[in-house]
Amino acid sequence: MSVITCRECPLRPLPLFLTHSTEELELVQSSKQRELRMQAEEILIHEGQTDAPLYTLLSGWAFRFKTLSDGRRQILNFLLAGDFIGVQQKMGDAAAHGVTTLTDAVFCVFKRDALWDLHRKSPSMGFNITWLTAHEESLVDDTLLSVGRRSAEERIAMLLILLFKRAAALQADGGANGVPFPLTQQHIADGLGLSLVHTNKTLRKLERRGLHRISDGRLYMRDVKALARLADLYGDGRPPPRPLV
Amino acid sequence: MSVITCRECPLRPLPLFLTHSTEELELVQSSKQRELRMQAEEILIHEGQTDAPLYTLLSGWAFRFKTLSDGRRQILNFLLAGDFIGVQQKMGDAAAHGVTTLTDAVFCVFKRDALWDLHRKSPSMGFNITWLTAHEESLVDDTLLSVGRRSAEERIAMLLILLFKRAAALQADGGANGVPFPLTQQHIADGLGLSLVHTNKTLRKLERRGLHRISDGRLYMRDVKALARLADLYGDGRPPPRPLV
DNA sequence: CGACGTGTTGATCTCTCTCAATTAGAGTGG
DNA sequence: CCACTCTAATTGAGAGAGATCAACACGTCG
Repeated sequence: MSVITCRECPLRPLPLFLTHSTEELELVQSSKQRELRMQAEEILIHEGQTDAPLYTLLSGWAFRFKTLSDGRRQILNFLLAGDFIGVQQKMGDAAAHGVTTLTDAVFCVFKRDALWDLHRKSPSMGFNITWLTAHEESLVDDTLLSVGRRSAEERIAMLLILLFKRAAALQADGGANGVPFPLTQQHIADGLGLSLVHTNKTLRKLERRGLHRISDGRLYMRDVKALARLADLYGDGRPPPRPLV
Repeated sequence: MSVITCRECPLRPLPLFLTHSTEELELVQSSKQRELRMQAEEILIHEGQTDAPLYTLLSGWAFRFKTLSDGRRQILNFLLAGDFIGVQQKMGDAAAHGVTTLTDAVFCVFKRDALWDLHRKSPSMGFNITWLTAHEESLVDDTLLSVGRRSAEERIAMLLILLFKRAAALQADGGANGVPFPLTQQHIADGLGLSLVHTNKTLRKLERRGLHRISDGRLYMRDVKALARLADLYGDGRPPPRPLV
């Protein structure tokens, strides 16, 4: 099987990657070590692993997570095509979180010091990396708000909306016929700080109310408005929270 | 009152800021617009505010937060001297979170496009910014693990340890005589996804057990080991979580 | 066909929330 | 100097969302 060059990278058409010159692509190309193909439910980075390289997720789904010593697991965020992996760990330091695939997936593997190389040789790519990192943080921020302050129903509504949006953005039809949804209920539970059983019950309740449907590994949105209302999701013109002065 | 130049910035002695040349400092200096002094409990950035500039926290404490429309608030993380503020918001975009001071505080205000300027003119500073951003994300990751999977006791133990470490690192005595602790119990509750009442009860329980003491706005650690055990905090030689399988 | 993973549902149990009331200190004004 | 007010901390009591325990259904797979 052939190696994909950055020039023909499937991610290029995405808005985020449009702006770079051919030279910059060559630069990225030069840091790329190889491609890595993994199956579903394989571990890409172990928690506490040192010297993990830098990755980019080319296709498939994965997630970052942390666990406590008795096995309780928290999924920090889900990774879709185009996401960066491994910027968090200071070089030479232990990874503070693990990464596991959800589906079969392809990763681009970069040298550990590609991060510095890119910054040095192309400030605009460096800037982009900062931005991507900051953006990922804002996803975690959103989840933290959910887990800390939303009820189970609200959390699930939120998760469905956000994952749907992200997945839909990667397909041509914009999600009109649903999007792939490879999470088990255990993953949802671990992503939202809920128990498996309660996740199931809540999910069924929303589904019975006709808000969404999950079947055969696909997610269909039935009533996005109702879900958004449930999640207290502003945006799309709704007013931001009123300052409580 | 005189304006502090970057050359004489109180943050320079911190490990993170040691490595930069005089020229780089001048560069930062050139992006600095002014200093901003605020009192305790003032809002630096409103949730949803557009075009907020970039800040650095020179002294004092602050926090980032998000709220739901009915007023439920989640504190995303606490900010101490040396922290960056505002990298998250895409330029020209609305701030996804608010920032409020906890104590009197001094901020350095930078031009909105200082971020790009720094990347362009000094890759090594750019790299540092990426790293700082990634590091802040890892703080949020930690909190998410707590809020999603730890019990109230465990969460509070964790918060006390982490805040103590950060605050202690900023003082000469390393926290031997306690550290300033300007949070009210409401702040702790909002940072950990707990109710005020339960936070109070849990805090008192730990205090009565002799694990810590908070008085007169200072935090004293009485039994860090016990707190660390409670929080299931590894590090300092304890083994990382065993891979399950 | 039995074993296993995932989803589903009912029945408790409990941790944490909500409601309510009290205390203590700091600040204000007469 | 003494009410009066406000905020933060504290404690008790009852309620509830979500956890835990237990079974069972269904499809896949060796």
